[in-house]
Formats: sequence, C-alpha cells, structure tokens
Amino acid sequence: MAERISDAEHAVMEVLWEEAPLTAQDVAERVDPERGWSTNTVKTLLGRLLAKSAIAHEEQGRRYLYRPLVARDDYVMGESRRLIDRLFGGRLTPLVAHLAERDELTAQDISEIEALLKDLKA
Amino acid sequence: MAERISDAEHAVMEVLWEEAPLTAQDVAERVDPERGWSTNTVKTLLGRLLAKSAIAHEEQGRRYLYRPLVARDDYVMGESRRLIDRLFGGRLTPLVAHLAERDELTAQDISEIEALLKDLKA
DNA sequence: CCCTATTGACTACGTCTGTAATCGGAGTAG
DNA sequence: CTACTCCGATTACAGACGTAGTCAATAGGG
Repeated sequence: MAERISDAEHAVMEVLWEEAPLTAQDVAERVDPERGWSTNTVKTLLGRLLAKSAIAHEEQGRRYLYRPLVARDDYVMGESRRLIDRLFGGRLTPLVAHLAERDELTAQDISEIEALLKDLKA
Repeated sequence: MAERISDAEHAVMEVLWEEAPLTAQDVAERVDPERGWSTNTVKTLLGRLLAKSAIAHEEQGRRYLYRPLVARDDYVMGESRRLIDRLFGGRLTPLVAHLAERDELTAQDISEIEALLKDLKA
C-alpha cells in the first residue's frame, strides 16, 4: 500500500490535498507552474497515483473526479520519520540541534517551539 | 557539485564518514549487512560517487583509498532543509508540532529540546 | 447524422537507480 | 616465463521516473 510517492507525483498530491475532488484538467491548471508540465504529464502522474492507490477517481459524466486516498498528514509523517531515522538515528533532538548550530533557527522559531513544548507538558 | 546522492550511495557515504580513508574492500566489508551487497555493487557505487565528486580517491600502490569530499553535516543539512521546505513551508515549528501531535515525542525528547533551546538563548 | 474537440488509456523514451557480471592490466606464486 | 589472482573500469539490465505524444471513444456543434 505504501507504494512510495515520487517527487513529481507529490506535486500532484499537493494540489489534491489543497482541494478535491478535481478533474484532471483542474489539477493540471493548479500544479505549481514552476514545473511547466503539459496536461498529458499530469494525466500520466494521476494514472500512476491511481495505480499505487494514493488517490481514487469516481466517474462524473465522461470524465473523472480525483481525490486523495492518502492523507497529507500520513504522507508528511512518513517522510519525516524516514529522514529522521536515516540521518538522526530516529531522534528529533539532533535535528533541532543541527539546525540550531547552523543558525537556521530564528528567534521566532525558538519561541514558537518553546511555547509548543510547554503546552505539550500541560 | 550538489549532484544529489541516492539512497544506496548514501549507505556508502555513511561508511566513509565513519572512517576514512578506506579501500573499496574495506568499504564493502563495513556497509550495513542489511543491504547484502556484493563487493561489485559497492565498487559501482564508489565509482558513481567519484563521478559526482562526493568522494575522492588517492592511489595507494595497486589500489585506491577513498575519502569523503562532502561533509556529513552538509549533506544532512541539505536533506533536512529539502524536507522542511517541501513539506512544512520551510519552517521547523510545524514539523515539531506534527511529531508532537502524533505522539512521536517522548518526554525525554521534550526536555532535551527545551534544554537545547534554553542554551541557544543564552 | 457527420466532424471536431475533449478525455482517459496506452505507448514511448531517455535518465537514474539498484544490483551485479565481466574484462583487462598488474602483480604473485611457481 | 606462466598461470592465477586482485582490482578498478566497463558493460549490463530491469525497474522507477520525468516528460510527453498518440489512439480510441465520446459528446456536442452544425
């Protein structure tokens, strides 16, 4: 089931997570223009996502409406875990430490996370 | 330079980050046995990493000694940023929040990170 | 009813990846 | 000198990916 969503496919998923159901046409129109994809490319990606059961489609007249089957949260969680496991021995602290060391954290980030953690303990 | 290191290649890099320089043979012996790679496979990966300048080799008699050119920290940072940008709009807080929501944080994690952040402000 | 525009399905194709066998040259044991 | 061995380099090959063209069916416009 966890058929591993590729990068290009992910771009399509983002569209459907944002709004669904949509027709292939709609999706093509909403994909990040950065990509510069042709409609056909988007259709192929939709087809592949269907094949891996990441999305589903229901007939609507002579076209299909696509909707995500995988929740964004689940995908995001999976990817995050994969990275943390692979690079930080499965622990979040080293990641935060790493970002901190490289000055990738703003004062605001720090406050936000502190507040968040405080809440967690409550 | 930033030739994007693949997953299999990454496994080889981990060995060299752990200890270097090493011969191809040494690397093959130290790669995670989980992978079950033949020596040839490791050699191919070393070749590809050379091609993308992620590692370098120096002649030592009849063989080569391989050493990393890319620092682990840089690699790790790059991958982390990529994930955070792609999935969390470039901000760390949502990632932490996400992990928290899914109960992926232990009490110890929380304390550690709090301590870390406290230090940062000092 | 016939032509054209639309839509999903199928096909294409070069690149990258994972995995490995093979080839050719250089020492090494006789 | 000769057969063998060790090593890096070259080649192989299937499956995933990014990207897109073509085909067949269908639904409207005349």
